Amino acid sequence: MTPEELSAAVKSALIEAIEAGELTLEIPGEIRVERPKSRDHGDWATNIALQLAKEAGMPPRELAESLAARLRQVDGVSTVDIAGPGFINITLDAAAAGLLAKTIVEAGESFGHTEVLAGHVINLEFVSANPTGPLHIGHTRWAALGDAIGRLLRASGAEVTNEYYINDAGNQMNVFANSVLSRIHGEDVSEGGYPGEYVKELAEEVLAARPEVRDMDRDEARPIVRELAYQAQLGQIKDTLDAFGVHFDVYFSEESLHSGGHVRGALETLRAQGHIDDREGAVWLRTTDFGDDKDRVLFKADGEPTYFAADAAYYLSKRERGFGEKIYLLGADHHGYVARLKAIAACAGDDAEKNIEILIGQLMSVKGAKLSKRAGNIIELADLIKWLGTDALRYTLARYPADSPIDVDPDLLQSKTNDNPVFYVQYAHARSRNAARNAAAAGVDQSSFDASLLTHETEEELLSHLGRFPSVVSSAAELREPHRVARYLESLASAYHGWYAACRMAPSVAEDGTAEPVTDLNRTRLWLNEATAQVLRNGLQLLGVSASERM
RNA sequence: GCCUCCAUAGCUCAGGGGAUAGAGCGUUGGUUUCCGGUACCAAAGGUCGGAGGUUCGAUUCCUCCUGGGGGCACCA
Repeated sequence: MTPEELSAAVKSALIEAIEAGELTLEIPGEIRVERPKSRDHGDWATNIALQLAKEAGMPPRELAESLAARLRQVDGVSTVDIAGPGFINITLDAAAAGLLAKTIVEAGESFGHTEVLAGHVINLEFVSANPTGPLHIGHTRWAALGDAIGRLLRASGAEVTNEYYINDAGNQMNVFANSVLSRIHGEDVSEGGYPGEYVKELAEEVLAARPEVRDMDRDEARPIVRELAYQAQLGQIKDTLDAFGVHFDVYFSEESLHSGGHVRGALETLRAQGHIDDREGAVWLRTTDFGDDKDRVLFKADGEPTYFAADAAYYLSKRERGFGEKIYLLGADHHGYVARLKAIAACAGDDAEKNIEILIGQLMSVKGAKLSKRAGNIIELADLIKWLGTDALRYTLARYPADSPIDVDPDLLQSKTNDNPVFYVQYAHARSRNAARNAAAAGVDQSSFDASLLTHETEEELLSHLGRFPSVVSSAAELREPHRVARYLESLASAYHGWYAACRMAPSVAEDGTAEPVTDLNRTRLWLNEATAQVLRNGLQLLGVSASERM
């Protein structure tokens, strides 16, 4: 029996009690059953009676008793107790609890997937690094978290587009092109340009493709150089993201907003909505109507659009493309943008609470990381991946909430002991594969399954952890908090190691070398082993971390 | 000045209004001659920064204070 089924049973009990006239109240949309902290409190517990006592106008314990009496009749429920102020503690039959192992193995990769976010069409924008240089440490955290959030949302039934906004417009691209041009001519990059060594590499790439640009007039060469260097740099960014296991469905060009007339179009749309002021020669969006601390300029007095104008046009584009929810993942250095982005949504006629969501992530650092001379004294993501590996990096970034600053310890990430969480979890999986190989060699197969045999304390513990997985995934998706999955995997790994230490899966071998016969207990435990491995794999997959057969 | 995030065990950190606040490390003491000891079990260790408030109940929600991180543009 899964917690979801139990939750449904509690709901039915509630409905029956209402129909029997024992109480009057509205049925809550969601009834949660949770795993109690103490095992003395049963397998699962719910505080529903405490929550509803006021509305029902009856003491919580009395309400709890009314529900408990019905729950005791449910198939698979062993005991139901009322505790403390009105908690309902439920213990399942060993067989009902153990059946979960089979359920998981049969569900395979889809175990943990739900439909809690079905119908949500989400645009998830993250990274969006400027295409004028390589990805660096500042992009790393959101690359890992954003990709994991996308996976969580999809696993929960949402339709998600991972999107990367390319800032390929504006003066910075000319500065970039000039820097490459300087390198093409063997000159130093002028003040304010891009000084990194990688610009030399880009210059070489450009020259290899179009040697003639060296001899062209610079004004003539600039657009060609700009385009080629831009394509080369964007290609490198995509390669790095690929190595990091991060996938984008759409790379959206800022330039296309300008050339396609969408920036001007956005102005007209917003003007029609009545939120535009013309003052001091400039065109302003009255964002203060919606909580921003000052109005924002869309078009400067010289007639040029601001970056903010493109932001507005981009938001409208997302809206027109049918995304009900637009999620932005921004670094803490961009938190000043929150109010104005929300104001754009409100000016466009959207609900700033529901249609736009802006997540702010704190910065990260890595102890002892070397600055890249190539990229101009920043720490490159590509270097971090080579140094620490995608798995260690992604897992570490995924295990902390985005709003806590982190300082990654490279020594820890490379250690192969308990204190390295990524190792601990991956080792649990590798150990399960090894155990399965040994079991197979000993003749243990999955030809029979008897859930009632899974009675050991550590088996009950392991099963209850396994049962939590779907709700961990769905709540992580709803809260946009992948770290819940990582923390869960650590507790699951711990329960697995505990079980492994206490319960043998392969038959024992006597002193004279003869093996005990294979029993149904051996076979059933193999199912449990496989179920755990499946959940570990599914969880790691959501974080973009691999699960290997051996370590 | 304004905005924002944070403050929980010696350290690094979890903790979506509920029961005795948890994990790893570190410390102390243990563990099955057999599936990987790269593991497991146990003990010690807390005024949840401070003060109010909401609530049957607050580490959790609200306000203020203290201490720390980050941020304020007709830049991109």
